[in-house]
Amino acid sequence: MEELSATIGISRPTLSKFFQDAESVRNSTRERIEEALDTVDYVPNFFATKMNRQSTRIIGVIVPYLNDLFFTSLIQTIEESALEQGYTIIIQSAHGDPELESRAFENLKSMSADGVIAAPIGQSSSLTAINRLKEELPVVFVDSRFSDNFEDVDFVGTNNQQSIALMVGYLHRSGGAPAFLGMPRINSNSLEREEAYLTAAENLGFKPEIIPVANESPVWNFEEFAYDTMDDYFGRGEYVNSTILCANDRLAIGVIRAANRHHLLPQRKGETTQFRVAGHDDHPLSAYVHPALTTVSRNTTGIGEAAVEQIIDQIENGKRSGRGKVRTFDAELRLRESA
Amino acid sequence: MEELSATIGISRPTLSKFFQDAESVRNSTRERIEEALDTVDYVPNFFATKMNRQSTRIIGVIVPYLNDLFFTSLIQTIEESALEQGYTIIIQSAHGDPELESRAFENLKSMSADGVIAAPIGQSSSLTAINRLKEELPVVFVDSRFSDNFEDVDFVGTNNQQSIALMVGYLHRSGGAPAFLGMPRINSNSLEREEAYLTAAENLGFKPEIIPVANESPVWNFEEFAYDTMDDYFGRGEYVNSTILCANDRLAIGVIRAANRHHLLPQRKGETTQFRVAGHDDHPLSAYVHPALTTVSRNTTGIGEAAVEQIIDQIENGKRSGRGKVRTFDAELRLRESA
DNA sequence: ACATAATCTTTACACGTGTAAAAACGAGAG
DNA sequence: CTCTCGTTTTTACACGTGTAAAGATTATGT
Repeated sequence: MEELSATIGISRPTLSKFFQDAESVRNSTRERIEEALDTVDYVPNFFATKMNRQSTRIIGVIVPYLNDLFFTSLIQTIEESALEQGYTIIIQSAHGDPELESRAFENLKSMSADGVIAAPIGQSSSLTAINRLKEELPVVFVDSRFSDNFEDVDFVGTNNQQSIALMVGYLHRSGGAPAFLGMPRINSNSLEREEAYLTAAENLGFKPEIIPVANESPVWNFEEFAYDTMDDYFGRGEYVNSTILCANDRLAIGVIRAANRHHLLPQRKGETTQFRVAGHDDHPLSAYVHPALTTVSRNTTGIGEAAVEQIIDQIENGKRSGRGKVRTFDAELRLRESA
Repeated sequence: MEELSATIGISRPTLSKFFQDAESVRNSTRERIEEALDTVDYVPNFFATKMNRQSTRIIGVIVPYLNDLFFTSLIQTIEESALEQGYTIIIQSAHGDPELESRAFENLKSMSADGVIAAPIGQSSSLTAINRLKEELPVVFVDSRFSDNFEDVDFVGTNNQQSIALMVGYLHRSGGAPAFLGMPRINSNSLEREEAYLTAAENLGFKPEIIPVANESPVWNFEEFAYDTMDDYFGRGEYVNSTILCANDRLAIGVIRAANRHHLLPQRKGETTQFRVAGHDDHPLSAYVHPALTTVSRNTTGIGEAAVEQIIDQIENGKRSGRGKVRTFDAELRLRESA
C-alpha cells in the first residue's frame, strides 16, 4: 500500500481512506486511484485491515453439518444478506461433533468476529463453550436452540407448533390421523415437533401415536435411520395401513423407500392405498421422490434474513439484556402425492 | 498475551512458542501454562498470528455452489485432511456466479492463503481472475477444470473415461445400448462424459445417441432441468423404451421422476420394462429414489484427500514448472434397480 | 562438581493497515 | 487577491503476535 500510494503520488492514509469508502476522497483523487488499480491489481491484506479495528465486520456462521441441503440453503441466504450489509461471513461446520463445535466458537472468537449465527448441535458437551462465548459477543441461534439455559439468546426458526398443526390438521381431515416418526434426539426441533404433534392430536381429539425408535446416539443419516426403522416395522406388518408424519423430509424419504419396498404406496395412477407419508421442511428433492412427498415448506429465506437482521441489530445497537428475541416463521402446505 | 505471560511468570516469546508447538517448551513450563489456561480462557488472535508469517497455513476452498451434496462431502473430506496436517480451510462459494468466483479468489489472496483448491465454474468471465491468481499462489483444480489454458495447473478428479465406459459397458450387455443425457454446459465434466460416452459407443460398436437439450444458460437445478426435458419427450412418446445414461445422478433423479409420471418404470416386484435409467456420482439420495438408481460411485474421499495432498505438496515443495499433475480416480458400479 | 546442551529471558524489530492530530494545500466565494 | 473551508499530507502511534540475537538460566551426562 505504501508503494502503491507512492506511485500514484498520494499519501498512504488517503489511499487507506479510499479503500474504506471510495466516496470519502476527492473525485479527482479517486479517479487517479482507480486508474492505477487497473494496472497493478492490489488488494488490501484482509488480516491487517481487521487488526486495528473495533469492528471486523465478520459474522461467523456455525452449522452442525454441511451435508444437509437445508443448512446450505440457509448459509446461502445468510451470506447474501450479510454481503448486502457489508459483512463477511466465515463458515464453520461442526461435522456433527460437539468437540469441533466448541472449537468453531473458539475460532470465531480468535478472529474477533462481530457476532455469531449458530445452528447448535444441542449436546451438553458444547454447552460450556457457548455459554462463555455468548458473554463475549453477540450470538443468535438459528433453526434450533437449547431448550433451557439460553433464554437470553435471540432465536430465529420455524414455528413448529404452527407447521405441525397445519400438517396434522390436513392429514386428519383428508384420510386419517397420523402417527409420528421423530428423529433421534439431535436438537430442539426434534422435541418441539413431537410436542406440537401431541398438542395437535389433543386439539383434534384423536389418540396420538408416536412410533418408538431405537434411542441410539445421534444419527445424522436420517434417511438410513428411517428406512431401517420402518423396514423393520413393515416387515412385521405394523404401520402398513397408517398415515405417518415424519419430523423432517429426510426421514420421510427413508420411509418412502421402505414403503416402496413393501408395496405400501400407490403404484399407478388412480390406485389408492391406505398408507400415507408426510414430511416437514420441503427438502429440495422431496418433489422428486416417488410418490412426491407431501410436506410443509419452511421459510428458509425468511429465517436466514431474520437471523442476519438480528445479529446486526445486536452488533450495532448493543445487546439488550433480559430475554432474547424469538422470531419464528410459519410454514406452508405443499400437497403432493404421498398423502 | 503480554498479561497472560506476566501472570504465569514467563516471557511472552516463550508463551508464543508454546502456542505454536506445545512440545517446544520445557515440560515444567508447559504444565504451568496449561494450568493457567484452564482459568483464563485465552486464545491467540487469529489475524495477528497470520500477520507476520511467511506461511498462514490457510487453504482456500472455492466451490461453485454449496447446495450440492457432492461439493459438501468434498469440503468435508478436504477439511478433515487439511486439519490433520495443521491447515485451516476457508470456504468460499461462488453461488454459481463467475463474478463472485473472481471475488472469492481475491478474498483468498488478500488473506494470503498458502494455496487454493478450486472447483471452478468454468466460465470465461472468471478466467482472468484465476489466471492472475495461479501466478501468485499454488492452485489445484478439483472435480472440474478448464479445458484449455490451464494445463500447468494440477488437477484432481474423476476418471470420466473409465467411469462412463464402465457404466456404458454394463448397460450395453445387460439390456441395450444407452442414450446419453448431458447437463447444460457448466463445466468440463459435462463435456468429458459426453466424449467418453461417444468413445465407449465406438468401442462397443453401437450407434451413440445424445439426447438433444435446450442449450440454455447454465442451470444448476439439474433435477428440474432433466425432468422438464424428459417429460417433454415422454409426452411425445420419445425415448419411452430407451436406456438413458445421465451425466450425473441429479439429472437421473429428474428423469426418474418424469418416467414415473409416465409409468415407464417397473412398478412392482418382478415387473420389468424396457425403459431404464442410470446415473453417475452415487449421490447420497440415489439409493432412496424409487426405483433406486443404478449409478457409479465417485471416490469423493480419494479426490478430496488427493487434492489436499497436491496443494500441500505445492505449498511445501514449491510449484513445479511445466505441466500440472493430473490425478483421476476410478469409479465403481453401484447396481440398484433402475437399470 | 563440571562441561555442555537445552531452554528461557530480554530486547528489539517486523508484519500491513487503521487512525488521530496538526499542518499544508487546494478550490471557490467575495 | 484574499479569505475560508474542505481535502490531503505528514507524522506518529496502535493493533497482537512472530522472530531473531545475545545473554542468562536450567537440565543432562560424566
